[in-house]
Amino acid sequence: MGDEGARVAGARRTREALLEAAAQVFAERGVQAPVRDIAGRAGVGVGTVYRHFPDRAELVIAVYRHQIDECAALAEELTGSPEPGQALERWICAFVEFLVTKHGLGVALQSDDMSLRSLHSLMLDTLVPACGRLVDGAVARGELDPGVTAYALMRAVGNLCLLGPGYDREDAHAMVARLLAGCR
Amino acid sequence: MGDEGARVAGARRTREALLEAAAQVFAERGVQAPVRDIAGRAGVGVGTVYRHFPDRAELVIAVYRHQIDECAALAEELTGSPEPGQALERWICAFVEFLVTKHGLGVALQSDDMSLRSLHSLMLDTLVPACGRLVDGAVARGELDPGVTAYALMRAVGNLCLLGPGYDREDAHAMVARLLAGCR
Amino acid sequence: MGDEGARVAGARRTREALLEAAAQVFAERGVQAPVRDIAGRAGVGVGTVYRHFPDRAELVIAVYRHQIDECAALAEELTGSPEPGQALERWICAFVEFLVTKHGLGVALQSDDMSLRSLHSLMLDTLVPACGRLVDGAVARGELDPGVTAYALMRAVGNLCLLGPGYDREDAHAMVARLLAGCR
Amino acid sequence: MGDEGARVAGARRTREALLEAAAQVFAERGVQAPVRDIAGRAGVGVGTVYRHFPDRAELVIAVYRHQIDECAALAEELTGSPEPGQALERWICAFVEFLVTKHGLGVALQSDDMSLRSLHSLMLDTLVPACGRLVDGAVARGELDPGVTAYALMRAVGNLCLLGPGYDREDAHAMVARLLAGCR
DNA sequence: CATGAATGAGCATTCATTCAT
DNA sequence: TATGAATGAATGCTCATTCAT
Repeated sequence: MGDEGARVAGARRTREALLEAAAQVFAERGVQAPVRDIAGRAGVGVGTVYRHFPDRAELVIAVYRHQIDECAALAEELTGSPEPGQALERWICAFVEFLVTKHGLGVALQSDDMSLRSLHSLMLDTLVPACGRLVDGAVARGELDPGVTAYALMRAVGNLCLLGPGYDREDAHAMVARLLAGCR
Repeated sequence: MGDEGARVAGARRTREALLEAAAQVFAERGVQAPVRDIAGRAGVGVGTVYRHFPDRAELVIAVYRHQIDECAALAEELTGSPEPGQALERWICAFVEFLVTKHGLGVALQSDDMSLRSLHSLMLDTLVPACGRLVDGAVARGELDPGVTAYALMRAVGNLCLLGPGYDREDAHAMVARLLAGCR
Repeated sequence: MGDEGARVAGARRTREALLEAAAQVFAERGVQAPVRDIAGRAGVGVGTVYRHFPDRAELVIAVYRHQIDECAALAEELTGSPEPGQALERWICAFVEFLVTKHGLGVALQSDDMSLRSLHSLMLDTLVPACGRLVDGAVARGELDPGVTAYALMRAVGNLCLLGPGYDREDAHAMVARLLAGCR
Repeated sequence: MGDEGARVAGARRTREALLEAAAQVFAERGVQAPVRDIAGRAGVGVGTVYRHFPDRAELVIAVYRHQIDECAALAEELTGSPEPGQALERWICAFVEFLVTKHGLGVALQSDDMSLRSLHSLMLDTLVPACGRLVDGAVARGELDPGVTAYALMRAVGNLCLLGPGYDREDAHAMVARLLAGCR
């Protein structure tokens, strides 16, 4: 049909509205926010959420995948830099920025909730290896303690990015910087 | 009546049983565990939980107060030590041990849940000042970066103690040690 | 337009695909199966199902009408047989086979669901009279208890064909045979 | 406490109200009726239903257990009768009366719904053995076809008791009688 | 004081049905 | 005519909280 495209376009628009709404709601009330709230924020019915994202995990992943991919890409870019230590530092800094901006991801990463297991997997599959290469490079140059693994490092950084009253983005950045300093 | 004392004693016993039960349940299933589970574990009815602890926050605080006080006492003990840097280190190490043992507290501290706000206050009122003296001592001796505040440090340490699959107690200790190293 | 015929032909094809799909799905998951499953099986959109069969009852009827008509035809054929008792027996046997094969019809017949009321009517209008003639023939020859009505008999047979764990097609056949024996 | 009994008594009353309500609702709208409807009919909140009957199966069983037990007792009573054939007949007749009165049980027995599996078990465990003894007795006296098993017989009888428009209690009794006649 | 029965709001999820394209 | 996206009512279930005994 000739109007096939229109319907698909409409669906894509809805999907995007949902992602937008979910990102906001996740940031405000956490990844466990009621589906209804997300639907409401997006101005759609609950059924629509389920049509696009059969389970919560898929929605969470979809919301963060973009930025996770960007992070991975940045790591790629920095890999092989002549200054591995600095490269790692810059990457971690970008990662922190990502985490504190899209707050809610931190909680999601920390949670051992079944429904968010796949977010862990996504991280493990894309970010950890990417970060791993930077870590390896820095270790090879003696600019990082060989006892530091990419996973534990990212996990720690992720935790340090859990904001709260009296502990804001600046604090997170500062603390992560100190952690890194201590990893040399 | 002459059995006034007996009643009071009974109530105290009940209260203690509740604290014991809550500590266990919090560790196993988190601070958000169903009230009924706690009541059941303590062998009392739900109503009794509400009588002793009108809201969840009070129970959470009561459960952790003992250990928080111990932590504060330890800090007191270490204050004025001839080796302020080492003293801080030892104290933080004990704090970490406390956090990873009573897991659930980490989440509680991080959560911005209204009902747990008072736990923050408790920390602010007892632990932060205690820790603050150690920090001040270390700073005075040039063994700690003056930019480090007791609150942010504890917060960061607390976050680093949020365990999960692939990130255990050992990792937490190691990362906290690195953070401290980076704070000098 | 000249393609009027083509459109009609296409619609007919769609309709047949739907009947085919519905028959399969009804057999597998019962007459209450989700509309979407049927549409999916037929490779069409849900809207198409509604266009062809505005309500579930019409679809159910359409699905079974063919076989119901065949049953009626067989009854016609057997009517006036020189052996009325045997004729009835053979017809009932064929009816049983139909019911246990297209399982789901049994439930449909039994259900007093509003939306399936018309299936009852269909039976009443076609099968009952057809069966009635066989019954009458047998009664006339003294080969059947005059107290047996075609409707009650068919209803009973229909019920005996509701299969389940531990009660299969063989059992249904056997029990129906015994019921018939008891009707002489 | 002295008022322990009062609370328990109240709970028992509620439980009975629930069983009463459930029996009515099951009869009117089937065993799959919404929990809310049952709660409403009993004049209690949904939570109360779940407190007393954690899952639907338990409610269904509780509703019918009394009568199932009575049926089993009757079978016991009739076992060893000097007229095994007649004994079986009388028992089946009582069983039919039970089924057509508590209509809804028929559907429940027929359904292969997971949540009702335990009702099957209950029948299998209590009624089938009880009926089996009567069947054995009748078979031993040559008053019943040895090919008839208690389970298949009960299943068939159960099916014959599924009433509907134009097929009432009388019809069920008559058809069961004929089935039994055919089993000799 | 203790009890636990009762309540009902809250959330997830499914699916029949409508309608713009 | 066909499509499938969107809708929302219906339903199951959990759990915090109250209160009569």
